[in-house]
Amino acid sequence: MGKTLKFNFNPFRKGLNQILGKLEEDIMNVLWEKGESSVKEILESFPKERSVSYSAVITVTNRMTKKGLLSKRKEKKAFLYKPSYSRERFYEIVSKAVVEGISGLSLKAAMVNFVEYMSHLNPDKIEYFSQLIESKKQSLAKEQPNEK
Amino acid sequence: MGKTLKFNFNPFRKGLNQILGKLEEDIMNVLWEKGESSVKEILESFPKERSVSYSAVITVTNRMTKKGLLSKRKEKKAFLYKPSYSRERFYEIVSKAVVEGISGLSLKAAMVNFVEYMSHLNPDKIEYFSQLIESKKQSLAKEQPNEK
DNA sequence: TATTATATTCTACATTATGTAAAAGATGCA
DNA sequence: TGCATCTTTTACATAATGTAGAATATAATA
Repeated sequence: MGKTLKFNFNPFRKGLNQILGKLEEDIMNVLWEKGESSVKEILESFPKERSVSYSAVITVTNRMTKKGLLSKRKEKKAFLYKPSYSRERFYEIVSKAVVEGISGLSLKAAMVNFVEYMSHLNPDKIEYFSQLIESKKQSLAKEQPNEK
Repeated sequence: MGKTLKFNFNPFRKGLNQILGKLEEDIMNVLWEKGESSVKEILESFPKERSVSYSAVITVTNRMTKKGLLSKRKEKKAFLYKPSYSRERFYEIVSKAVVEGISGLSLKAAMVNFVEYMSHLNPDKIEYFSQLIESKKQSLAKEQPNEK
């Protein structure tokens, strides 16, 4: 069923647009905020400046459905679309794949850059992370008390 | 001059192929191993099974040059190509962009996935990371003794 | 039930990135 | 000068995404 989500990650774009096209992103944001919606409703949620045709939106929602990003069901005349994953769950899926991918390329570079990135943020961020690591170390130690 | 490298990251592929196409990857690997080379030499470095035309290779090396991945200079009749960045430097650049991109999407998800990923590796990996963090915390504390 | 409004599907074209290569043109050495 | 070798030009293929007109289907309603 839910084929595993495939995507590309473009680190030079912003937010969701790192993973989705611009129109896909706009659609996703509407659906996460307003919940299950018809194409008409999606269009109505776009700002007036955002001029795009009905058929452009429907083509993209259908492609997104095919990709496993949305599901659809018929209600009366029109189809209603909704996200397959919550925003949080989607971020997790993306994050996991990207973190694993980049760590696989060079774990050391990934670690160094991650720490470096955090060091420019609020210190409680790095503190939180530090705790995360420590508690993971603890639980690992328990699981394998005599590890090699 | 060196326009900043732009690339996409595909976490579902392996190694360099996460960033480069297959032929681009093969060319890059030859150039990193053998150093500055002509198209002819690149072709000769490919395994016999790898059948690709001279003009396919030259098209791609030229595109890579345009993208800032390679530089070329004329030597006698033919052009010689060489990487703009060492393998290590290239990995660093990629790693930095990807880590910053994914952290910007959701720092928390990135943190959790990093720790989770490392916890499946050799324990000294997580230990190394732990040290990295602690020493970064130290140096941050020194820089800003009365932070906040 | 016939008309109309609205939705969907089909088709098509555009752009970007990448792989691939034939054909034509340039160049340098024997 | 002529040939071997290289480069450039051109072209086609695929995949992802944006975009939308035209044709078709369907539901509501007069």
